[in-house]
Amino acid sequence: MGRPSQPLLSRAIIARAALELLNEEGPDALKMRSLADRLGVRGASLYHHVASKDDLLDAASELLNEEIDLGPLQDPQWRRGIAEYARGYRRVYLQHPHMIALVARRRVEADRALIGYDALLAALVGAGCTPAGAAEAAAALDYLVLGSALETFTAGFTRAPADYRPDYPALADSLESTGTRPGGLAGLDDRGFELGLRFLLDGLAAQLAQA
Amino acid sequence: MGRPSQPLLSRAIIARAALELLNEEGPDALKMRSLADRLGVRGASLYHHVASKDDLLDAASELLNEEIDLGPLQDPQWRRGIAEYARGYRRVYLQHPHMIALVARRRVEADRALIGYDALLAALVGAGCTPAGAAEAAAALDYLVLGSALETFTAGFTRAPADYRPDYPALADSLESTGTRPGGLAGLDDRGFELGLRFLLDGLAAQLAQA
DNA sequence: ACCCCTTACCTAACGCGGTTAGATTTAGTT
DNA sequence: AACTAAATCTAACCGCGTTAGGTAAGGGGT
Repeated sequence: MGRPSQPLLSRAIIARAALELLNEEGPDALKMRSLADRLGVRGASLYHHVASKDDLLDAASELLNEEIDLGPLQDPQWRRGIAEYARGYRRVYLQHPHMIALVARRRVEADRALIGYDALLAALVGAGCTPAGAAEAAAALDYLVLGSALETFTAGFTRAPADYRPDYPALADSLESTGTRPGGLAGLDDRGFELGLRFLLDGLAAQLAQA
Repeated sequence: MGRPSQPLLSRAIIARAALELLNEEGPDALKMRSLADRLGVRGASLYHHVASKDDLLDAASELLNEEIDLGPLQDPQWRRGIAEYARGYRRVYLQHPHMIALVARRRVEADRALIGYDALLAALVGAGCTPAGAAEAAAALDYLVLGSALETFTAGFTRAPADYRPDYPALADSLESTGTRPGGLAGLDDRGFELGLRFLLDGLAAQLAQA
């Protein structure tokens, strides 16, 4: 078997399949050979389109960056725009939570990622921030979004709330009481993020108002 | 060569060495054999003290958890206490930034981690939060801390600020202007975290005042 | 004091997974 | 029509996590 009449692979096709595999079977299942299987191809063939597994992760990361909707940042109401942008940003990573750990701590070189930061900073400056203040606010927002998508606070607590009571009473109280909220325990991550987002925007608004 | 007169290894010794190796040479350099080299031992010997590389990471994570100072949470001034706790928490992970990606998305079973959450929640309830409200605030705080320790916003931008200007003007403005701040570009991560922390505590204080 | 079992190291080697080399067939270009 | 480049293949290398089994030192029971 030699070259196929129709190409079977491309960098984007491979990256997309990698994201699917990652979501369905987790990071340990993301092997070059398994990925090739899923694409009906042999492992070595992937290397005609990606330089390495690391490069493959870069490609997947680029796909994710492209999914983030920058539109809200054009909203003339800066507060609403930034909130919607942050939610969309978070939503993309929540749908591919394993990617955060795989991609974090890399250089930001992808054009699309830089465009995103540029748009966010421009929106903040438009809202009245100084350029340096905008950088700080953007950093804080980034931390909140990525932290909340990475950690899924809730998922760490696997036992029934009451099981924690003997040794960790305050934790048990909080988990039990959280269970009665809309969304329940599973919604805690969302509500925690929304709380942080609201406070962040409140703080920003107050800072801008007094200036 | 058989059993040594004095034991050379222990779970804690291995975990500590793993943290050092991780810091000095990065995650890819953390190999069982390299780790053994550093300890003057052969790779297989490690398995008498840790069940697997994964278990080793758990052990290292436990060490980090123990380094987090819970003392500030006893501060009668809740705001100062929580801020100091959050800074200390972040400082620990900043000193071992690679651990975040390695350890995130695991179950929280370590006793010490549960004690930490319990203490934080108790402090928030002590400040006046409802148990469910405390959980949300704790989640938001956690996201900010881990996000800021994970991401090091700044480190992503490796080019000179001016190089970004043609395509990303707002980014270039912010980076240049940031360079003139105390701490400069390198301090942006700290200032972003402090900004988020301040706004979060402000929001919490406002919420408690009106209740 | 001796024996024996356990402990903590060793050497050797397996197997999986990322990666490379080189063959083969088709596409595109002159 | 011939030649080069491209896209897949098969085969194999090598590094790393892990396991099997050997060996010497500790330490408890008689």
